[in-house]
Amino acid sequence: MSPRARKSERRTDALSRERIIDAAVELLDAAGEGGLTFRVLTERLATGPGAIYWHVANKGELLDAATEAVVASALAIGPVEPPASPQDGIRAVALGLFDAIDEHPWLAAQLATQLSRSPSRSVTPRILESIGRQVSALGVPVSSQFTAASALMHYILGAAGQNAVNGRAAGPDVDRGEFLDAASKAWKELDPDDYPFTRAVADQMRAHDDRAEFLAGIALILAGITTVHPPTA
Amino acid sequence: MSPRARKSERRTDALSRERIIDAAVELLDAAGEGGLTFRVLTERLATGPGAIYWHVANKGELLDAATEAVVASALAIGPVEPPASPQDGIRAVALGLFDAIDEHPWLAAQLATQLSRSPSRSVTPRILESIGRQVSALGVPVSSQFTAASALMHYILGAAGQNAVNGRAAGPDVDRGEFLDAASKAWKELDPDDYPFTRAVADQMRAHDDRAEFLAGIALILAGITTVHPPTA
DNA sequence: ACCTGAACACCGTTCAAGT
DNA sequence: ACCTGAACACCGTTCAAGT
Repeated sequence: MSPRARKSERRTDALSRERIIDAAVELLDAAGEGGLTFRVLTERLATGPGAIYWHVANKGELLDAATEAVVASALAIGPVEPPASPQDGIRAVALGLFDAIDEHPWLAAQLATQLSRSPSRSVTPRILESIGRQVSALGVPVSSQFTAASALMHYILGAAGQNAVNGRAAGPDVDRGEFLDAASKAWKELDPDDYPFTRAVADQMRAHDDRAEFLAGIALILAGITTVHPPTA
Repeated sequence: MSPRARKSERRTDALSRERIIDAAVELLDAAGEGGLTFRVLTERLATGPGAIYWHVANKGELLDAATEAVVASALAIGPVEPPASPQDGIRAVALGLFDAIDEHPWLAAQLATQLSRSPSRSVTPRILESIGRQVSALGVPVSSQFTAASALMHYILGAAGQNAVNGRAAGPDVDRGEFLDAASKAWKELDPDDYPFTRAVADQMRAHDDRAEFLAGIALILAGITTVHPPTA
């Protein structure tokens, strides 16, 4: 019963890097990047700023750590059991990231900007690895694997990022349907001479299903990969 | 010679929304998003903050305006003469944005985050229009044009954004070659069990040419589009 | 109509001091 | 080793006042 004897018990109220990161993710989820503040973080954790700086170098590192934690858990979901096909594997990875960004919209800016800010501790290798293994299994020649995997990764980050914006468009209180209606309407009111295409697809934009559209883009790239690099089976 | 008589002359020292935006772009180019401050902006323009707020609602609007200005000029370069083929047109648009983000790295985060923040005044339609026209010329059926154009746009934004990070990685004083060397080295030191793919492509990553790699991704997507939607010629 | 500049609330970060 | 909390420099924004 001495303090030393129950070393393995959790001191639930102790501050730790992990608890700080968890709280940071919560704040980011609740109010976006602007919602993560050392003031509210200290309040939430019932400490002073100095305590946080003991565990974390600065706000940038905290954001990186939060990003890494969320991405890691997003990519850990799929690979528990091997996919039926490389294509399925790629779709699983893609949807994992898509859903993560949908749940944590602040991830979009984070991934677009901080990615590989520093070579190590970056989240890029983790994503590239998950995609690359499937690309390799697809039979793409080694010399083209980096290109193919990168293309998929860039599409995923670009698309999911875009979607995060559509999701929480102008604050959490704006309905998604209303937002798409407004956007579609705005597109239709563009100058016919300058924007013939955009006006023409305004209806498709309003009617589209995010996930399906996202997967259709993946399918397009997969078709390109297998066309340029036909399986040698 | 009365003030009214030379109404058409430029008062070069007068403040205007345009001059503010120009100065903002300069500051962003010089020091990234952190470099754009109302303090240094007022100093540069020799005014007070109130003067700027007279022309611009807030910092967000200023960032949007800067983004719009840069994107507009980037997309205006290509379409002067019609491209030899739709594929060439798509490559021109893609490279225009790629180069713009390369020149103005802060654009990456801006495009990833602010894109279509508000339906109107957004820069999305401008990009989608430029791509969509070429997709339409490619013979893609109307019902799939939005999907194809979106896929291209998402890839372009994702890839160019990633590239912006690689370009100015850890500050302007870090050499690009050094950075790639360090990243490649770090990739090779990853755990062999967890990162077989990333380790295997570390050399390709270091050796790759950004523009060529970017265009190879475009080629992959174009191949996918023409495979899924073969021209009816 | 357009600009000035002091003032406000808030931010990330530091650091001497405690335990 | 870990935490406290006052303090610092800086930020975006406002607004009464000038012209």
